[in-house]
Amino acid sequence: MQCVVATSPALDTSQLLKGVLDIAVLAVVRDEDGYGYDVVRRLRARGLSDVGDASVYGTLRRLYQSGALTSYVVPSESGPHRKYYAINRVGRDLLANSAKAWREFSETIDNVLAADEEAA
Amino acid sequence: MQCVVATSPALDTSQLLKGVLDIAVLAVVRDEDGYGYDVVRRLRARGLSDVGDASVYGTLRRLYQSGALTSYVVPSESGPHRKYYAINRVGRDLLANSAKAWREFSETIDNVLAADEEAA
DNA sequence: CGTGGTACTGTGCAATGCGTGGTAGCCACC
DNA sequence: GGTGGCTACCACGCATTGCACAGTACCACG
Repeated sequence: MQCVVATSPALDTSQLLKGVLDIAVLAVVRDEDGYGYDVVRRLRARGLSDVGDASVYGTLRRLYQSGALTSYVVPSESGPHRKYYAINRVGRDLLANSAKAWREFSETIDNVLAADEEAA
Repeated sequence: MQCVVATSPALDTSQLLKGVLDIAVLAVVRDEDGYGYDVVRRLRARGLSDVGDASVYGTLRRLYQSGALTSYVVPSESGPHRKYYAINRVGRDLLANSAKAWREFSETIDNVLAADEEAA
């Protein structure tokens, strides 16, 4: 019988994040220095509600290793230490370029979808 | 001294495509039945200028296997045979849902970036 | 017969988000 | 004191997916 409910297979929002998480993290950190746990919260608050914490930590490390972020540790009196990340020139440039690329890309996709709807 | 030229490291447009290529292919095929080689051309014509052909063929096969596309082969008098793909109900639904998800997602990202610029 | 364009396929790689589980400090509550 | 919960970070392994590359095949033109 198997009347599988899934007419609309939950589409992988996670795949859409690929390559964009970097930009989002950079943007959030540019606002204000932030530590991992908090960056996750900020991203979620801004709409990326189901971003995984491991993804963010990984991204922060990657950005740090690529020289886009600097880092310093602040011991907290009420809890574990916090590893803050701050954006620097490289990160700012990267963000600017990435944001531009993102806009061009998303416009392109919008066009592809729009062209479709016209013809539909 | 190392004044490395790469202030703007070519950012991975390919990563941005992740998960979106499906939508784009669906949209293009929805316009009109198409075979791989031609879908590639159409996508490139619409702005996805550097999409790899292997990616498109792979996507078509994936969509076909997931039941979103049907397929029929048309022998060509002038050249190799052509494997046409056509969208069906499942594909249409998938496209509709995916397009919606895309719009929401891209808005979210735009917001994240915009919030950044405000605060900058 | 070689070159070039068309058309499709298979293999292996690399990037990246995510789930899971682990470590650790602090606090409140029973 | 033990338990649970919140904060905070990290490492491991997996799955997805776009891509480069190589290979096959067909045709036309010179």
